[in-house]
Amino acid sequence: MPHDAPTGLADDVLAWFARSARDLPWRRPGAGPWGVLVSEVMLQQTPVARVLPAYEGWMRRWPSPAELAADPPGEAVRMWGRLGYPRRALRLHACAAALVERHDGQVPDDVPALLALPGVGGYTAHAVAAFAFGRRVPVVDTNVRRVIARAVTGHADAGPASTTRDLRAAEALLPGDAATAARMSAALMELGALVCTARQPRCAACPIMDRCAWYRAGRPAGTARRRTQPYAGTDRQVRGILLAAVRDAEDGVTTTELEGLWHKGVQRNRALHSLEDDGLLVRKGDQFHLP
DNA sequence: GACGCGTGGAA
DNA sequence: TTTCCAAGCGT
Repeated sequence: MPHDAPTGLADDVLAWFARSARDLPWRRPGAGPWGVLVSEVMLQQTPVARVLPAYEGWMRRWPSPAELAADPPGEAVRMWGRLGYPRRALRLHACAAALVERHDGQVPDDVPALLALPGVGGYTAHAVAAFAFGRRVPVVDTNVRRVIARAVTGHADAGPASTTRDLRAAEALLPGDAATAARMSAALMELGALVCTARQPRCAACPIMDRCAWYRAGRPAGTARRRTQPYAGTDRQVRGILLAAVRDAEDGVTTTELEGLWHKGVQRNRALHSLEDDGLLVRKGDQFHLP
């Protein structure tokens, strides 16, 4: 190709990715499908910086699904630490068990089989299929939705998620070659994470600034943010406090000790029951411990 | 489609 | 200080 030949959006994004991509452990060749799957679950709603050390520790302890499945689920919850949304740890453990039972301890390479696994939804199934196996499937996360909203649609922010529409829009950006398509998905996510960010997009550093519908329109403001849901004082916070106490204890924690951590009895009990319902806590006598 | 579900860093 | 938000999933 002549050096001055016109390039497409995909070429520009891929070229930018080639020089700007972060060196993340789950992107290295040796990560393997299990590593990719573990990273994707950890990255669900949790920033990369916080996932990095957790991922390393997890993979060192459980290099394969079979090794994780052989340990009690509570060990997964403990290892999860403060990543947040600890039900993900439980689901990842259940996922490992399902891999052993249904897939000979291997991560399947097709979307329907991935979707059937605990903790694996549309995003993660497509991400594993694309990044671990080079499948040509669109990978749509919040970054990709934002990049498409701006560059293609010309809006400041992505609207509500719409699976069918989002997948179709992302698919339209993918090159025909499967391996290149997978790289394109990673590149779009990286662009959203590093340049086309939610709060202060760095348009001057964007490889497709001159093609971006939103930029060309003068970066019109988006609609007002929805009210953020409160956290302090919610059951969610109480669950976090109570589970952290059990997680960080050697053995169990007595109900008396838990009373000291959250004084409102009705709410404390509601949180404890919901943690039991989720399988994150087990009650034995007057003690709570991990499953 | 709306909601519940953690945590902590940055602006 | 408060608010925003970070590679979603399951119900």
